[in-house]
Amino acid sequence: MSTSRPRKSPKPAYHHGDLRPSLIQAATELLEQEGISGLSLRQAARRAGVSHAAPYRHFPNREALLAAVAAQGYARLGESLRAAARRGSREMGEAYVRFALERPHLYRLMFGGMLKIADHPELRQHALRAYEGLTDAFSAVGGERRAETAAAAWSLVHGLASLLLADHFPRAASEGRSTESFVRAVLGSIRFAVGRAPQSSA
Amino acid sequence: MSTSRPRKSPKPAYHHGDLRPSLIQAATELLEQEGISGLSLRQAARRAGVSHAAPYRHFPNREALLAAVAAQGYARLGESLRAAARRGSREMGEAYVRFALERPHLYRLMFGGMLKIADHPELRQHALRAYEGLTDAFSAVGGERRAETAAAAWSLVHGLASLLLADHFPRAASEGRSTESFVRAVLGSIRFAVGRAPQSSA
DNA sequence: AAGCGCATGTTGTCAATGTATACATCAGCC
DNA sequence: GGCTGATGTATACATTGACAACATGCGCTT
Repeated sequence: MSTSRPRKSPKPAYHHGDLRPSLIQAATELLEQEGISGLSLRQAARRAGVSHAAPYRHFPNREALLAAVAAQGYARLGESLRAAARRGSREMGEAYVRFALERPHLYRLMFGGMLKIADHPELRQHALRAYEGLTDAFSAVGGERRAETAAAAWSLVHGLASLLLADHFPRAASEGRSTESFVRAVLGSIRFAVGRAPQSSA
Repeated sequence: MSTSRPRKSPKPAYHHGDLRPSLIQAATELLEQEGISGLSLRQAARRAGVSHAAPYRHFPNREALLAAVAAQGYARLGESLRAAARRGSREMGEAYVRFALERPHLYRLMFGGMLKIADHPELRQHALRAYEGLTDAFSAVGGERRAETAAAAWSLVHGLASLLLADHFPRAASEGRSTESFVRAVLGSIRFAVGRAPQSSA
């Protein structure tokens, strides 16, 4: 699992050869292990086996590296949502929350607001695409109000994921019931105004 | 508006005399002006007119100062919510979003997840109290499911505020319509499952 | 095949920051 | 009057983001 360029000789190649993706990978791992504040350019460089200034050949600053990691996160979120969408919009909501709970640090990086989305075009691109997955699933629901309905749905799942991550539902989530069932109950307590409710249970 | 202890003589008093609240105040101002990353212990100390190590007499580390600022934020949020609650739950939702949009950095500090709420008892205290404002307003709504309904309501308004702050609704919010009306439309597109819907419009 | 240019890495450096330790000052109590 | 603890200062250190000057070597041109 070496991160250096495919190269047989043990001589430490002066040029890494594949540094940009290696840095993103290293940063992603560091993010999961150390959290956002523990994710430094220099640590990522160390982990990729290059000098502390090498990353600046690929990213103008630390924020740009974070943005690349976040963009990859949006891509993965989008895939998860599209995969779950085939099983219904409720499944999609649960998949969304699950994604956040399984990768807390990544999710915080994506939505914590420390990245100004307007400053990173690729970020916006991937984020919009992930959002489209949600919008599509609500095409059938709120005719004229499709946009608002989709926004409400996204707000709901994002808010729930975010508050769960921040540990803002201490009793409710842990008092004898699993987080999963709590999520289902919360999502199930909502109806959308226009069109038939996508959820089926009471 | 000197931040030093009430003292007539121009001699620079060795002891500040009221440092802890002064630091919180300085930090709050810095937060609004520079954002979270620009809020350093040393800057806060400078602004309060003390040496850079002085804050450690009142806060064990930087995070503790941030927690104190956030706790004060929860207190203010709670007040806003309780004030708005008298005019209906819909007003409360709008007040919540307004609070976030008016103090973006403070709100990010409170809910961005960089503060582990379990590590700061006072934080948990104030946060719970703010949440109670929301819960109370939904007592009438979902009998057995009161908790879930309140959680859904909080998730909705928090998610909406958070996504708006992160600029995730670029077109929807700005395309000819005001943010306020967008917020109203989104909040209005939701019904709560049990009991009468608190909102009145279609 | 020679050599040259530019992308990519390295070394060295700087200022800012969080944090720890030892010391200074002052208020209140004996 | 002097001690003691709380509060602030001075100093020191490691880490970090960022920049500049220099090194390397891939690949293209000739």
